[in-house]
Amino acid sequence: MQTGAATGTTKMQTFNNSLFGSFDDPLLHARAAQVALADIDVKNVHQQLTNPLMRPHDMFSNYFSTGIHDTAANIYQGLPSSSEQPFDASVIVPTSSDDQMTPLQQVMAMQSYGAPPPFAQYNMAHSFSTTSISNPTNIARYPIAPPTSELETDPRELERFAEHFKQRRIKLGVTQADVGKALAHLKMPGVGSLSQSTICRFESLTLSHNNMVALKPILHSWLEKAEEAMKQKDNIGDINGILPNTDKKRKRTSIAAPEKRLLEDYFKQQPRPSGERIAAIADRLDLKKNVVRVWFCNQRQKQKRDFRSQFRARNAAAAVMGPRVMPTSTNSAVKCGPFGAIPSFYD
DNA sequence: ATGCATGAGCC
DNA sequence: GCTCATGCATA
Repeated sequence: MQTGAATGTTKMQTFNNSLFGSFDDPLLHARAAQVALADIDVKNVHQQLTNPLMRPHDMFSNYFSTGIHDTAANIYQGLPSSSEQPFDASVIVPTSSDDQMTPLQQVMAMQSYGAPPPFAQYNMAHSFSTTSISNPTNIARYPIAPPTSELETDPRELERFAEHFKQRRIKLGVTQADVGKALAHLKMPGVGSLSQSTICRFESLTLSHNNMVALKPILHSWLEKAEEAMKQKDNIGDINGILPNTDKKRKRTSIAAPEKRLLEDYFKQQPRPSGERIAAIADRLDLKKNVVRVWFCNQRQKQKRDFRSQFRARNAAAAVMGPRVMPTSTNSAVKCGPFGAIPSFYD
């Protein structure tokens, strides 16, 4: 499936370098973010993140609850615009590994800058207008996710943006991997690099809702810069050295089809097996217990995405067929919220 | 694009 | 040991 665009150097690399390397020193940002994290009330932040309303059990069903979007992740909203910074489209290679914190954790280290501007038509010139940071009293208010505008968390909006983002990225000739690395060069506090996987999942809407909401402003910001850089693309920067890859690679377990089928059967019977049951299954399938445990974890994560996927498909179909009638009794997904059917859901 | 893995925070 | 965000490795 490797589309060739996913990793490594491509013919676009040289051009890409001019696009990506120009934002700032990622190491400095990582540092700053860490310091910021140390300074904040982590407990409170986490309470936001783990608000019972949006906790585990199911982001899907919880999605419809009110207020669940006021999570720490949402403080991405209204980030200061990076576009006002002089844009040096000269060089630098996307460096990686400057993250001690995950992006989401980094988000938690960020401050709120007040309500975000609307996201009209993806006019890149407006996304994070400086007006969003013009209120100094809002800075450093923490923890607080400003009441998020519905626009920012609207699944349909996220869906639209993801599609828009993907199309523009491709138009720009930029790979998912490069976008991920470039993020570290953005002038966004607490924002580090992301992997190709994550960019891919964002575009394909296979992240959780909260994750989508958190990442959207960041990717939007990058896109804004990339578009800008594209306009003044004359200086194709230098080629950066390829660093020797001396790290030992992680080995990935591969579960054979027969075993996988059995695991799926077990999963249908009991998606949350006890430790004992896991051990028994592991024993029977001749797999390590931990492998089985992780498989179930991942399967549950996957299932949530699949639920949303089905939900969306159903509503998409319903949309084509015109005004929907009352959901049938079998159409359970449609019934899971105060809003009834929402004709859209990412993933 | 996706399967398996890791680590943080929580219970 | 769970969820969730995220990454590495690979089909």
